[in-house]
Amino acid sequence: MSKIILHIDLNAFFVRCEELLNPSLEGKPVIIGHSGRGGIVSTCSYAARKYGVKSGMPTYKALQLCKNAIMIYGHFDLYQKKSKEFINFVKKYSNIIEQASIDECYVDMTKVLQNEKNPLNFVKQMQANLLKETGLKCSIGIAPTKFLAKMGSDMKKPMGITVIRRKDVRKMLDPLPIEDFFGIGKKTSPRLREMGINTIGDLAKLINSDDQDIKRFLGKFYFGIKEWINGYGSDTVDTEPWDPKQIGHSTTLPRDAEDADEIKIYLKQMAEEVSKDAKAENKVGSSVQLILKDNEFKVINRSKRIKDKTNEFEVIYEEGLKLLAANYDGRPIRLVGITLQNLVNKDEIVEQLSIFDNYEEVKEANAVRLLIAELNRQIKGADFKTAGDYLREKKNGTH
DNA sequence: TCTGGGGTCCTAGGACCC
DNA sequence: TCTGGGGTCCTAGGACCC
Repeated sequence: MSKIILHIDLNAFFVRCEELLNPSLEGKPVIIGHSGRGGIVSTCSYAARKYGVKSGMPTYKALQLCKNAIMIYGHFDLYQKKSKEFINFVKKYSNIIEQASIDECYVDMTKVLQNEKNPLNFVKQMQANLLKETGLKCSIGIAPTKFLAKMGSDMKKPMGITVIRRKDVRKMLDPLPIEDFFGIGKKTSPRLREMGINTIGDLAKLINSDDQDIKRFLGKFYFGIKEWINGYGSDTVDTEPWDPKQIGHSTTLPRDAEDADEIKIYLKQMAEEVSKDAKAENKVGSSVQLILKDNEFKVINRSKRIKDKTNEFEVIYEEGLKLLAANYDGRPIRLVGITLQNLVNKDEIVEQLSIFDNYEEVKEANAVRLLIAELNRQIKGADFKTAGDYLREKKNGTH
């Protein structure tokens, strides 16, 4: 039996939070974003959108389009708090919930809605209750898969509800421009258009006719897209809480830096932030990545495995400095960032074999352990019984 | 027009081991 | 001494999303 998956997307979420803080903003053209160097629009109110302002647009451009716009830098703590309210609200209906970002989630409502006489009305009531209880507005997609629910929530904004049944997939998806397909972005869509694929329907026709060119072009994505576009694919709402795999910070410099000393100032600040956040999350990482973006927007990523998992500022910064020294060629740098990768929970680290001083020795000891086991099987009376014995003897010069 | 900062996942080549 | 093939880890880069 098909599941009933909801995708709930909060409308102009950051702006809505600001309106709740300051009701006089309601109905006005509000822009959330940084106005500094390279500042872009994070999100904006529907009134601002009427002037052509869009997410991702440079703020100076947005202010040209909409001269009386109200610029707000943004209160991120407030957004986090309202986001939690949103999730807690949804949990009252179903515990099978997956938070996809700060302002959207998937919910498995199969059990709740399967015996409901009028499920659409039920969801409408849910939407109204969210507004009443939290002040937040949302759009909802209802479908048998996560992909279709996501596509649905995007179709009517604000305060829309869109049902996509599997039998309606062709009718509802095919007319949409190819850019609307979740997962096809600004690099892939122009190439698809070059191939004569302008709508989701064009893509579906090619895929379902077993066209080999499109199969080759899409690579591994082909099989997933084939399911999605025909109304199949994942309907499993992942209830695991978010568990970061990397924590990073980056910043665009007030002006391009042209020497390593200047870069180090920002690198240090970013490393401090990373350490602070990693400690707050109780995470330690075993790889440090340096990110530099030059004045031509070329991004250079350099990462290095480190010996011991850490979240200490000194170690992170030190590794960043090493990567900088090894890779910086003196060109003007626009952005500096550092990321701690391969994160694990601090308490989950298996205690290191403390008698070994470093990783090489651990590796060597493991190899030796296997050898000893084999020797013990074959010969009686071996000189040493464990890898530790071997290393100790080696250190003492007796081996 | 001129492009932030936070992430995730995928690919591909080379090193290394068996 | 030269050889194959498979698996895993590391690293760099790219696409995408909000």
